[in-house]
Amino acid sequence: MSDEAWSPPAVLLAVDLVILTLRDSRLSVLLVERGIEPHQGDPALPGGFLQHSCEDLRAAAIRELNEEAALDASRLHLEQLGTYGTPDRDPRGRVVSVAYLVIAPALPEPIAGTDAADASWTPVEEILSGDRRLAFDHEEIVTDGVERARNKLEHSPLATAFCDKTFTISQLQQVYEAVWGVELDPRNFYRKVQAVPGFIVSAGTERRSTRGRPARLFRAGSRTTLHPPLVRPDPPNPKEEER
Amino acid sequence: MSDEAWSPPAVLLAVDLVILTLRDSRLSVLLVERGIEPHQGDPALPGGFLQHSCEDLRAAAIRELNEEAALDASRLHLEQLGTYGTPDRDPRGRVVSVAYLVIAPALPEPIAGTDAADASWTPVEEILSGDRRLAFDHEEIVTDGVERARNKLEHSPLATAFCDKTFTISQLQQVYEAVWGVELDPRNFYRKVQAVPGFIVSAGTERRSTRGRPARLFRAGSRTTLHPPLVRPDPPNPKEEER
DNA sequence: CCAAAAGTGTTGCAGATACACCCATGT
DNA sequence: ACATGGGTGTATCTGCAACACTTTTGG
Repeated sequence: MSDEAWSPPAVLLAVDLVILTLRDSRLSVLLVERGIEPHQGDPALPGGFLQHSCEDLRAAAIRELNEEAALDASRLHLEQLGTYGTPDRDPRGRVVSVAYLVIAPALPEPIAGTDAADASWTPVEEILSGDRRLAFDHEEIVTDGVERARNKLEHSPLATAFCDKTFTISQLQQVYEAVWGVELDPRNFYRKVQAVPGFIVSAGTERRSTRGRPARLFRAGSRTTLHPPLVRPDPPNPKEEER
Repeated sequence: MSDEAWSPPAVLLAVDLVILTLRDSRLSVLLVERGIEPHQGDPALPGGFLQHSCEDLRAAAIRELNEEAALDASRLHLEQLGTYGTPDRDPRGRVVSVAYLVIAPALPEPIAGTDAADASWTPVEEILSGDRRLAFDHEEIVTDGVERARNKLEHSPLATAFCDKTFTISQLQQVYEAVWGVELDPRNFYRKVQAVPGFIVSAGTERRSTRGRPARLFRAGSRTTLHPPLVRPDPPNPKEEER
């Protein structure tokens, strides 16, 4: 089982980014058009290889965020999503990819920027439904990222990462509605989020002008876990099963 | 930013295992004593390098499970936990490690087996409290694994992976009590788990003999998510915080 | 004044806790 | 008989969904 002189095989390590945001009330992910083979011309997640052999994984994710999406990592939520290493996932050879999940507030327009003038926001629904195919195993990675985001809304203040530094409660509600794909009662939502200590904190007495009564502004609080959680309503039919 | 002839750096890829089980009502993790430098003689997680450059990650985890722990992967719960790639985590050079979480039912004794006659179960409390130091960043990996297990008990049937193929409800309760470190009311627990469709299904009318009334036996059901969830009681003081 | 959005009060129901109680077996 | 653990019934508590209602703004 163990040879005398054996040395472990090396692999190429890549970092891919699932960058989620809200664009006109729809959960969207940033895609870039691949400029080179393989999968040239296909939409794919932003990402790339480790730059040098001692680059930290998270640092590499932050670097790609700047290069490919022209986004500033400080201010954004960034967490490791998972590692994808099926042997045949890249035709060039053995490439193992560490995926990161990034949550960004709504931004002006695509992204005037650097490497990726071809970057574009795509509603995740198009990908989850299979209408739009991505390069490599990136569809699976997006699916996992969306799933992670949906679950974390319940137990963490992740939703605030979709908002600007200050936000109204109804803006926060729109995040939950878009990510979960449900409708919520604004009156109950209003009290529910305020009942969670440390979730949101009042941000002065400022007001923004729309039609109707002006709303109070809030900032994200310091809490990292939500007690009690914001429970997601059962969507369809949780029928009785085997016992 | 992009050189003409540049090729991405290769790294060494390892797989580490956090194998959790219950031993006399305590949540425990399998550790092996390192036989070689670095950290020779220190306790560490079972694991090792990818064997050949096209070995699948999950397959490598299963192989290590056999070699180092003499455990049969079919029958055990195994899921990816996370990837640890701090540049200086291994003094031999750049090693990135993909950690897997394994849940095993209580087993006879340490592990008569192969490579690892020196394998031993250690209560996780000794590690979380900092009393026992592990090689590399393995303390962090164990912490993350325990955290993952604690959270998944609420929303998935993970607890059944700690039990034998058939089990009584009070055995299942002991899993929750040991992993969460709380006490639960057996009568309410009894009905709560039965109220979740597809969580556990009755396994014949068999009975096991102890003192007291014999209990019914159950098997794990087909459900992968629990509706409603088994909520963990608040442990300490969720005091009011900033608003 | 009216429409629209923010914010408050109240009620009824569902699920959970706490605990009294009954059941089946070993010694 | 009685100790021990399995299992059931039920009163009470609590949180939440539902929705009527008030407040504050723009047009």
